[in-house]
Amino acid sequence: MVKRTSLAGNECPIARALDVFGDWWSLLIIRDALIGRRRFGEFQASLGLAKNILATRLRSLVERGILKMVPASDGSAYQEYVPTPKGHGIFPILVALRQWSEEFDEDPDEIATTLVDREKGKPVKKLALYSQDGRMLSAVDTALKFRPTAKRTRRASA
Amino acid sequence: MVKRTSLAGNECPIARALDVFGDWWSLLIIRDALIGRRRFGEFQASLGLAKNILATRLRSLVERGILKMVPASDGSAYQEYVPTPKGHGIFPILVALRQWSEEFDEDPDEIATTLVDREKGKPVKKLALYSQDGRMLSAVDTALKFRPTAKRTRRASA
DNA sequence: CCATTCGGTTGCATTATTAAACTATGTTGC
DNA sequence: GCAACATAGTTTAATAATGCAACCGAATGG
Repeated sequence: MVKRTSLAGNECPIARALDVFGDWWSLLIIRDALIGRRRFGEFQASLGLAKNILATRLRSLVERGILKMVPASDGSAYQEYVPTPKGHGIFPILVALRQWSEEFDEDPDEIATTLVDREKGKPVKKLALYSQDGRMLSAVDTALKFRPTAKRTRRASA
Repeated sequence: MVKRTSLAGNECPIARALDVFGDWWSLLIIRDALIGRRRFGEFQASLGLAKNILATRLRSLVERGILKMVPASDGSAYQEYVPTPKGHGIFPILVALRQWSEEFDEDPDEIATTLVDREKGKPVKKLALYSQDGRMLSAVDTALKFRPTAKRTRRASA
């Protein structure tokens, strides 16, 4: 009854996303999945989290359509966890998180990797937000507009 | 000793960002702060979280340089929490989360708001990743390159 | 076969979250 | 100036989530 308050059904799309993968480990599991890790043991070794936690997270991510289970690619009887299109859609979020650390981290020397374009090997550009007519937008150039069609549910939120 | 494993000192910039605001509430507090909410009571009313949790989160976000406390703008003796530049830098992450929900949510009708450019009132474009020479990149067009200068710390991670 | 790896589950201790009550200032109406 | 209320928290106690280690069955490897 006093369980962690769910963000599902919230009107804010940010809260809705966090409801799916806003916990301590899910995004890191998704990160691993997007760079090609797919076996239970791979995730566990890479992340160093408890196996029961990993099991519940993987189950949740499969339930919510971020990952899917497929027969192992090496012909063994085991299963693999691979990202769905919905899972691949999380890539820009990971890029945004990465770029924030690259720009604002106190100890950038501790960051081990750079995201580069595979073809040229050069660092990618910063993600940027544009208007439909091509102007680059910062936060103050934007506003939130209420959608008239939205069926209200719980909290106003944003 | 068995406390939640810290992600600080991790080599992965994504993990480092999550160490700062990767919990259940911080990003929502930051979202609120970026749309102009600044008083303790405003956050509490908007988010509906327990006041002790809000207090610890605000303290943490101030410590980590995401928010800063300033005298209240209305001349009262109270304080306000306002985003620092480091806090404003989180905006693209929120946009990425929003756009993911807009694209993949099962119940998009429950989403109350759209992000528009203030000048024209039109929805913003999708965040996109570009190479330095202007090619649009998807996840498979990118790679992770190890930075030779990085001083290794703990886990390989990514 | 037999030992080992893989992919979990179970039980227990610790930590985090929650709601509610309480407190200390600050503000407002009179 | 003072009672009443608002603000911004802290404290307390209950419940839920997390972490760790031990276990377990199926799959694999030799």
